[in-house]
Amino acid sequence: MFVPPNPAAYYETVWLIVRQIPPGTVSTYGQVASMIPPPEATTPDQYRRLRARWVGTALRHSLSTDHIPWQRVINAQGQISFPPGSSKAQEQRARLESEGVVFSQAGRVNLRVFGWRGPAEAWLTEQGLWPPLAFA
DNA sequence: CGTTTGACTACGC
DNA sequence: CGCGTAGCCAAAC
Repeated sequence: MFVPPNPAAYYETVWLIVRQIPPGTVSTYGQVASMIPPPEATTPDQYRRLRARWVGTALRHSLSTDHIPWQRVINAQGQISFPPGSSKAQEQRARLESEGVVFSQAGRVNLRVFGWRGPAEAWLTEQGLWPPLAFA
């Protein structure tokens, strides 16, 4: 079972997963978190709540690195998590719209339509991740 | 080295 | 729907 030995490794795993998100689709912090198995046995739901913030932290650290489609990760409510009107929020929205993602008048993305289904089970297995969590 | 701050989420009203 | 709340924990201060 995959266990992040340290925060840096955890971030690497987050980036690895985020790079799998296809253009024109979006994922959520919680969904990404749910694909990274916890050391202890918790339910995917518990784990999502526990670690979603780590995903945000990992993406923040990725901004300087680039090469990572950070714009494709939004919150569970389908909204951009940067402060509305901030330059980062505008950049994220612009990037997503250029990929074909549509925002409602309220500034939300319909996850039923644009939500990423997740990576193939085989891919998760290859990465040493715990398949059951990703689809729970 | 203690305190505050987040790119979070589920839940109750 | 929107708003407040508790739980979280690495980072930043």
